[in-house]
Amino acid sequence: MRMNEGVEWALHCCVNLSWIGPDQAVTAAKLAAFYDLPTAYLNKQLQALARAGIVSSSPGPRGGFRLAKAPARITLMDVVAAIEGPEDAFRCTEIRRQGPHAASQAEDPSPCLIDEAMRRAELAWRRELAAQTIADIRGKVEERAPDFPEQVRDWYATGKA
Amino acid sequence: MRMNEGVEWALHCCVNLSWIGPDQAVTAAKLAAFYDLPTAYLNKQLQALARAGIVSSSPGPRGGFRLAKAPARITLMDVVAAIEGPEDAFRCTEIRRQGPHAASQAEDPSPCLIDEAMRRAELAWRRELAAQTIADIRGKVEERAPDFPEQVRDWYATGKA
DNA sequence: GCACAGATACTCGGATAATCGGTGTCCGAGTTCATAAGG
DNA sequence: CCTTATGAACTCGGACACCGATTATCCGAGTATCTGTGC
Repeated sequence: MRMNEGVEWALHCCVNLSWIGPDQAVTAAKLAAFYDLPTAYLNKQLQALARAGIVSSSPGPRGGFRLAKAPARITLMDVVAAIEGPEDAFRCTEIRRQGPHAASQAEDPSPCLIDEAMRRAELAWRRELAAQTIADIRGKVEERAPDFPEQVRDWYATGKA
Repeated sequence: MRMNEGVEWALHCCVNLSWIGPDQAVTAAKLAAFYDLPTAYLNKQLQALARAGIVSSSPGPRGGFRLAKAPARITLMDVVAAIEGPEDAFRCTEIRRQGPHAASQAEDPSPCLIDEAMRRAELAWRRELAAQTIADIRGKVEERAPDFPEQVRDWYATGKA
């Protein structure tokens, strides 16, 4: 079980976009260059964020991506769901209904208890993700490195470190 | 992000093995036939369980698999870790150390805050999995269908539903 | 000087290949049991 | 009749193909800007 690498990229990009602010758009190429990522592939992930309403995209010159909501309203769960899709990691295939006992179990309406247990665990995971926002991450970074946001803004504006 | 299908198989097999008891071994072929699963591939999953010390395996005639520990001492976390491996789903690749800012971040010993947040969520998931045992599942099934364990034992003994 | 039409350059967006892990399968090493010979 | 050596059948165990999803890439549709012309 491995999570898409795009999730990590998307989260970092969201934090960076929160420093840029919603007034100007940043191109996928710039966002990719910041971390030496493949531009076209990062673009694909940003499209997923746009479809989920996390960022908004503008075409043409001066176009690019910007946050579509306040950072405090974007949870990690939102970003993960946007990239990974809404489906659970564990998917019950109802094997209890297969094999020699299919007949005796076919009409049983009660849910698979193993599925229930796994869902309970994933729910806890989702809860924890939903409790953390992009603003939280940003705040903690600023606590540790107060002048980092300014450096980021400068780099995106001038292209020079 | 999709979990191995083998996890579902392994959990169901562990519950079944808990009904059989540790006195007799069950072959991978029998366990597979119970749910119409591919025998050789299920065998692969059972090997993983054996390496993790969850089941013990015996070769030769009258050989097979049996639970190596009391069902109350086998958590869902144990089974998931045995099949999926011990690594986290989210793996921080430290992209903050790449690109133009590599130099300024190279010596920063503080952990990646995004990685921390994701780990916190996975920890909650692990906690929930570790809180449920095979014995718990078995107990709930027996509550709902008191004569199901007997049916299972009979099928494994005679091969007839 | 100002408005406007055209061309241009730049951006996202979805459609298209390459690569890796998960899925599925196979045959060999090792062990147990049954058998038969010998004492 | 009991012991022992032999053979055979059965099991797990790891090594070998196959497939789908993730990763990576490319070119086209659309738009804001810039330029040049006419008034």
